[in-house]
Amino acid sequence: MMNALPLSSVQIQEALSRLAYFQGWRPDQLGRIAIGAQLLELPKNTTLVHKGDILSSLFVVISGQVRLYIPLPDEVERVVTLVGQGESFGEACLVLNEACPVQAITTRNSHVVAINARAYQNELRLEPSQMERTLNLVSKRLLNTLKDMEMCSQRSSLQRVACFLLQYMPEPDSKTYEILLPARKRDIAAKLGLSQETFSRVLTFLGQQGVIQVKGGQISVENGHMLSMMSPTRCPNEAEVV
Amino acid sequence: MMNALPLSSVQIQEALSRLAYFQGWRPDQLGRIAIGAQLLELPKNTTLVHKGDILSSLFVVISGQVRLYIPLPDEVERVVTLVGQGESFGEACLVLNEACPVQAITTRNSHVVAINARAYQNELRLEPSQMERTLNLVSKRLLNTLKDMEMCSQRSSLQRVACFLLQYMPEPDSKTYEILLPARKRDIAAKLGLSQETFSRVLTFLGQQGVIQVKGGQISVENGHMLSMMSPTRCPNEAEVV
DNA sequence: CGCGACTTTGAAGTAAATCAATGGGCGTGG
DNA sequence: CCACGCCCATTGATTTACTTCAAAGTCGCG
Repeated sequence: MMNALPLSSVQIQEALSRLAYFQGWRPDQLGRIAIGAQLLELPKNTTLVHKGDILSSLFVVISGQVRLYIPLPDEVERVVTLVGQGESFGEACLVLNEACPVQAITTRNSHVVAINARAYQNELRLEPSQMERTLNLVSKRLLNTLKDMEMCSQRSSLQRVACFLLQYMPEPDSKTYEILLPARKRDIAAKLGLSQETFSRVLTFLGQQGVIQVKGGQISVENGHMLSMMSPTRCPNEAEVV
Repeated sequence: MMNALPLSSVQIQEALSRLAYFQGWRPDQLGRIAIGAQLLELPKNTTLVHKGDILSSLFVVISGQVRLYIPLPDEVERVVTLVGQGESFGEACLVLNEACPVQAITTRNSHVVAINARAYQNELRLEPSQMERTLNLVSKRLLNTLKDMEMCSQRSSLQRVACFLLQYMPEPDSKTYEILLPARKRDIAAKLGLSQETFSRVLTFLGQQGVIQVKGGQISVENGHMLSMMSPTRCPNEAEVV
């Protein structure tokens, strides 16, 4: 099912060097990383990692997309992230050598580079600048996860969806803008902690209100201000109580 | 309201050197960190950081406790973490120089060291080993946050509470063990994404079932196995569908 | 002993999940 | 090129678990 393309480590190195993820790495570093790295060709719906696995690789998505999620009862999922082209996952687990807290599966036919965990760990230790990059990356991921948490903590489905749509606002207070949903609506819903039915209903409602316009996975926000009104992203207005 | 104790940087350094957080730091490093560091004496319910602030310090809790939370409408909170004695917060924000995604407030009279952001950042850059420690720390925090997310994604309140109680299990499959709740029940509830009423009702229910026994903030788990049954912490049982 | 903060308990209302069936888009194959 | 089938989204009807509101009860502390 999952297929390792038969590339020499030189070819892999060549491929890696073109990835944004590896910009700033020296050839000798890339060379060491490339050894034991594999370029995987994965059909849609291939499970890359099971929840609880100890990772033996770092994964970088070359093409396609990988969905990270927490499995819940009754085939229900809680989507954590959609890992797109040029993005990676697994750093935190590898650093700590801990079990992976999520399941990873391709959402479509994809190409993924699997980098040997040891090689990666060694390289980090050898090169402080990569350590720093990784710290930045993991920090970003933590902050993103907190943003998601905030989104999911909104009580009403309307607020959650508004929050979600506002994330894509290109600049503060834009009136109108376009969004191309990065995945199936059911997966977006699962990221918002909603059922796909509820998500659909909210989109319909927002459409009726003239706040957005929906054409498949293409959403155009017609009234960004209205959206902001709906999402009580609470800013600092606290009276210090004595 | 918040009070900086008038300590010399030598005294601060002395204090820092006794913290677990700074074990492994050399005296010269501590010395540099101590300059511009402050030991704060904070009454209960003192806000240390507002959501959206750019942090000018790293915070280490010496005594007491700090609650990190996302403010929601109607004075409702979503608790992210309870930072206890010897723990810290702010690393990820400082590394990225980004706005703080949470509000920080003391849950009781506390002592907190505020370490100058610049000093901290410089020290990280100077010393790869500290960079590595920080990477480990932030990674742990990311994984913890994902664990919380998993807990909160459980559909029923019963499952969420079971999940929560199971976290404190000292070793896998313990039958009985004791828990001292680290905060007010309302804050625990807010961490589970539940109202305090629901949390209370679930605890009562579990008490009636003989699964736990509750005495104030002291909970003794009588039947860990039952708890596990209730929490569908889904493990890998997936048939690869063709 | 009495006050304030926190929790518990009860009753009612509601939003979202669930169940079920229809509808639309797209690729495959005839 | 059309037709079928599959996957995904939508829509409707129903149920239920949780929030909310309100009030009483506990605990610790001055």
